[in-house]
Amino acid sequence: MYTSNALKAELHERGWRLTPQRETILQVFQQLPKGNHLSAEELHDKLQDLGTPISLSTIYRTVKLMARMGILRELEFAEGHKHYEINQPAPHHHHHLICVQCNKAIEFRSDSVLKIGAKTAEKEGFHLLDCQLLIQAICPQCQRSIVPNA
Amino acid sequence: MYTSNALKAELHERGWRLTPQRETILQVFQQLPKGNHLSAEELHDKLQDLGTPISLSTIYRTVKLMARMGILRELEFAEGHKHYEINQPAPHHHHHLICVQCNKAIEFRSDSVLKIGAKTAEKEGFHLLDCQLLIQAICPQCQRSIVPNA
DNA sequence: GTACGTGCAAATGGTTTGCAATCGT
DNA sequence: ACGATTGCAAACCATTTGCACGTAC
Repeated sequence: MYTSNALKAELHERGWRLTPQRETILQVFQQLPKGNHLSAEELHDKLQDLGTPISLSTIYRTVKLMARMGILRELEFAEGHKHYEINQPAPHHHHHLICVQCNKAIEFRSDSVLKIGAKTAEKEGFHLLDCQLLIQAICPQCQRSIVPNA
Repeated sequence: MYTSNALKAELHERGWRLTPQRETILQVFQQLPKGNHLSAEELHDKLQDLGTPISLSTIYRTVKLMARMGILRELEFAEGHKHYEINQPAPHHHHHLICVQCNKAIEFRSDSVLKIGAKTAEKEGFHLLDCQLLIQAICPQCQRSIVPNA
């Protein structure tokens, strides 16, 4: 479990600061049920509800920062906005099968894919942050009903 | 090679039409050097240069349509805009290793990943369109110089 | 002839940014 | 005290959409 102190240390290492906002956002993601992910907008709403409102700008700045630090995963389906979730250590990374018509998403795991990702990054001297397989497909329900300009 | 006639047939199958614009856009993608991909904006410029201008709206509508038909692959790196390329038959699909700092991209292939993608889609009854492994990482050059709000 | 498709210009909507005030160190 | 960070509102920019005209069939 990634603690506030770890976050603080990592921020300091780079000359940055630990703020209540950053701490709160980290907590929200940690308490999120496994497999869940939030968009910036959803995180904003959730923080309202929790009684610790944080401005949208700060949310965008923070999730971007944490994604770059490798603390969050940035997920990009075909919906036009990004989702974020805690970046589990590699063995827990999961992948997505999504329907390009209705956006239905199915999560799955694959050790082989993770292994390939790790190996590829290593070979090129890159520091691995995240590794996601995105399968775009058409789900059974949508296979009979393609609409032109939806 | 996917011909104009094949496109025409597939469009008609769904009650749509083959227009000069759709035909031209297909040709441009087919003549694109292997591994290249274009954003909507880039395609727009290229069509200007070729002397067959097509409006941006039509371009957006067309690439979206073709991506849904499985003719184009929609690539989404972390740059904020999508890129498109011809959707090769499965064995030629490739994947991307990108640096989240400088956006440098490295392409690679992996039959195992494609196999896993195909199997997963099949198991769920989905009709596979595309399968991309996205590895987000930090390249050697950027590993020493992380900037906060770039 | 009848939808469908195109081009234009305007709207949309997620995300970013400038700036003054505030806060962490 | 200094520079990083926040919040607000305005700006951005890729993409979408309404509508009138044109065109594939």
